[in-house]
Amino acid sequence: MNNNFPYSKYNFNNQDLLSGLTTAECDRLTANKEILNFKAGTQIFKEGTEPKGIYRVLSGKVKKYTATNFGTDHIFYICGENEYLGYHAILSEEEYPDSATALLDCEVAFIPKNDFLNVVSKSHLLSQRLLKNLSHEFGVFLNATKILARYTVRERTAINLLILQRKFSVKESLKEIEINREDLASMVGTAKESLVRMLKDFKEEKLISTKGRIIFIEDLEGLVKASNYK
Amino acid sequence: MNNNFPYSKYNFNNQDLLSGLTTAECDRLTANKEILNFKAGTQIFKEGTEPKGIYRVLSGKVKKYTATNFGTDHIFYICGENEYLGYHAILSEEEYPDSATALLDCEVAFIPKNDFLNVVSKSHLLSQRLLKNLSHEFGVFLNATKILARYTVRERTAINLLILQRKFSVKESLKEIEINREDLASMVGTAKESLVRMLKDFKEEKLISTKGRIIFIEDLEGLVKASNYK
DNA sequence: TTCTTACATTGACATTTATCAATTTTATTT
DNA sequence: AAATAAAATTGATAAATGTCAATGTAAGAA
Repeated sequence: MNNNFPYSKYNFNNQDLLSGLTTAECDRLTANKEILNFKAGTQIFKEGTEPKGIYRVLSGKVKKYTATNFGTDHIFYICGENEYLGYHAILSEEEYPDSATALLDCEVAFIPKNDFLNVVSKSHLLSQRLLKNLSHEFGVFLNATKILARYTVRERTAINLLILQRKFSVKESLKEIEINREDLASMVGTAKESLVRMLKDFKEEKLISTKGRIIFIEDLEGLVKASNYK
Repeated sequence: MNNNFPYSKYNFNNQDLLSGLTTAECDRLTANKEILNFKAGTQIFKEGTEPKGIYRVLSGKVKKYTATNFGTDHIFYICGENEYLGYHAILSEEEYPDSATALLDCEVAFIPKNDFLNVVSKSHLLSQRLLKNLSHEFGVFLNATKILARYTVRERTAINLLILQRKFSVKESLKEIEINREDLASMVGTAKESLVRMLKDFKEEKLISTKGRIIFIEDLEGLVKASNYK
């Protein structure tokens, strides 16, 4: 399970943003907290709308994506358990720059905007932690843009399989990924058919196998090699 | 000069990060400030090294980029006057995730790490402003990844010319860009020869003209159309 | 289960983009 | 200005990727 692929370069939240706050701060944060459930495929928030609060994923997976004006999406991140959604738009005082949709059934905690902003403005710990996290995200995005700008579809496919393997391995079987081909293609930044052909190549090279839409990672090191990461 | 291209989606610093501080805060920030000069082509800091402080561009242009392990760079941003460099790595407590090199001769103000961190930790205004700015940058990067993932070389070339036109228009002639083809290709995320061919197409379509390496924007609206932005 | 629908896969082909090797142009040095 | 070096451009071609249409397969509904 260990290998030399730098997962931290692909993860937004390495630490729990809201942990370690004082009881009073926690109380203020959670005073109006709501637990929400989203079925797979349901949109949580939509690009271009006004943010109402932040969300913490309690269980399930959420895809974050932006839409082009010509009908294709780009999925730039999959959020797993204990990751947060929607804080950027609130802090930047702008509309949501992206959309979020449940990839699997989700349980999510919702904290209204004002409760969040209130604690941010009063908690030194929280604002420092947000600064640290947002600055870390800068590096994650840099890495993402470099990969999109300079790596081939084959390399990007391998990279995304490695990321997903790690994302899905937390609570489930270590080596299986369930994602539809359209979404995976949208992460890689390619056409669905090109993605399917790349998976076929990887199958022939014994790097993966599939059963239905489920992808099994068979050779982690082989995928790392295919990703051209050093 | 006005058109409907959304430049703010491409700009990291929309406001001056350090303006409006109290005199005491300013004094503490600038206590050990140094003014540095970098000749075009000189590296200011290097990916993977430890950050020593932050930089403010007083004049000139700086390119920010990351390197792949196979020898190509990706230039993800050009910094102009009054923009800041290097604060991400300091706030994230990580190594520089990117490199910075003077694109034109530059004058730069350097503020040592500890002076910056000191004021950040004590100034509510500054930390709030940083939070706002870093969150805005999230949207800028989202836009960048979407464009790299989903737009063609032609579209990306048009987009980058529009960005550069705006970047270079602040103090200089409104419509000319001076950048070498390798760097422009690196921004677009394509090969130098492909970039040159795209410029040739744009010349034939009267969207631009060139004289030596200088590119003149002849038809801003035509470029917006070519960028496929809506 | 059977039907129905959505999704995954394949094939054929077009288009886009990259690569390598000249050649021409521009910038720099003497 | 002439010589030299660096950068830009072009041509020929290969390789990668996208598109459209068809077919196969799996999952959910009746």
